[in-house]
Amino acid sequence: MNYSKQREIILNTLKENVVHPSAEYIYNALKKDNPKISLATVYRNLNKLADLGTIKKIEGLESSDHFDHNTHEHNHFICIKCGKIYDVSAKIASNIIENAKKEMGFKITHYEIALKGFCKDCIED
Amino acid sequence: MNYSKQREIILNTLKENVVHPSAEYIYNALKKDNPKISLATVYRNLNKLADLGTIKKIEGLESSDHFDHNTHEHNHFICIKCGKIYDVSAKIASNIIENAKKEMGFKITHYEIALKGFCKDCIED
DNA sequence: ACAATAATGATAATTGTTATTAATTTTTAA
DNA sequence: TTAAAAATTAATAACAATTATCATTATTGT
Repeated sequence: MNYSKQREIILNTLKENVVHPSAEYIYNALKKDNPKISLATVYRNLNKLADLGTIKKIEGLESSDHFDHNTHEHNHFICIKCGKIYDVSAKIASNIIENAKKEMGFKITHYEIALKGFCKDCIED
Repeated sequence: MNYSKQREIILNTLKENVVHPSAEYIYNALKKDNPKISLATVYRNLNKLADLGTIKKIEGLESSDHFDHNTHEHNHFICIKCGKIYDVSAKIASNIIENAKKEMGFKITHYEIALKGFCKDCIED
């Protein structure tokens, strides 16, 4: 990967930010001093830096929402190969909310846990 | 909320499905017997049923991805009022992967935990 | 049965993101 | 250093998932 001034600026902007900005946010923050920068460049470099492990991408489950008729508390496992979503019992994370409440002063109403990896069907391949 | 045949069909299709389908998937499954149904109706009703708590919407963090220069293992708290994302130490879920491995035969490579609720700034309001 | 209300179907609009491409930068290496 | 080769950019088109619009149709209470 070659050097680029834009990538450096993008990374600095990300580091100077206390929040966890979106690509759009970074783009807007950058535009003031670098009016010529392109939104696509911001996306491209953030994704590249995330692939390298220099930064971390906080993403959702998948590109689209999914629906579940099981409304009991439980979690999900998503196969990164075939995309199938499996149920995982809530037990695996039974005390998450208590732990989190202890650590921070926030009022936690719910949470989402998504485990990712290879499901039984896809491990063998 | 008034009764609607479409909503009933949509809910049944969801229940008969072992997977956690997307709106698109349900739409396609329905179209065979109900060629006149609209994709918007599927979205509308799934969201409505999720609001009522009849079904559950499995969603990502937010509509857009966010980036984090902190690459250490940690989790996130998202304020459902102001939208800010906070870091939460990885300790709160220290044995999730071990528990999940015990329960299922899957190969877990990573996971995402998103706690949601009201942050300190928004609790008071 | 009928007026009032709610839901639908069709499609346009929106949003977040990625792909394309011609132009510009950066690197290589003579 | 400088010119060819390779990588990156800016601008924008394309795309996919979702929501909004609105005229038509279905449901409800009287």
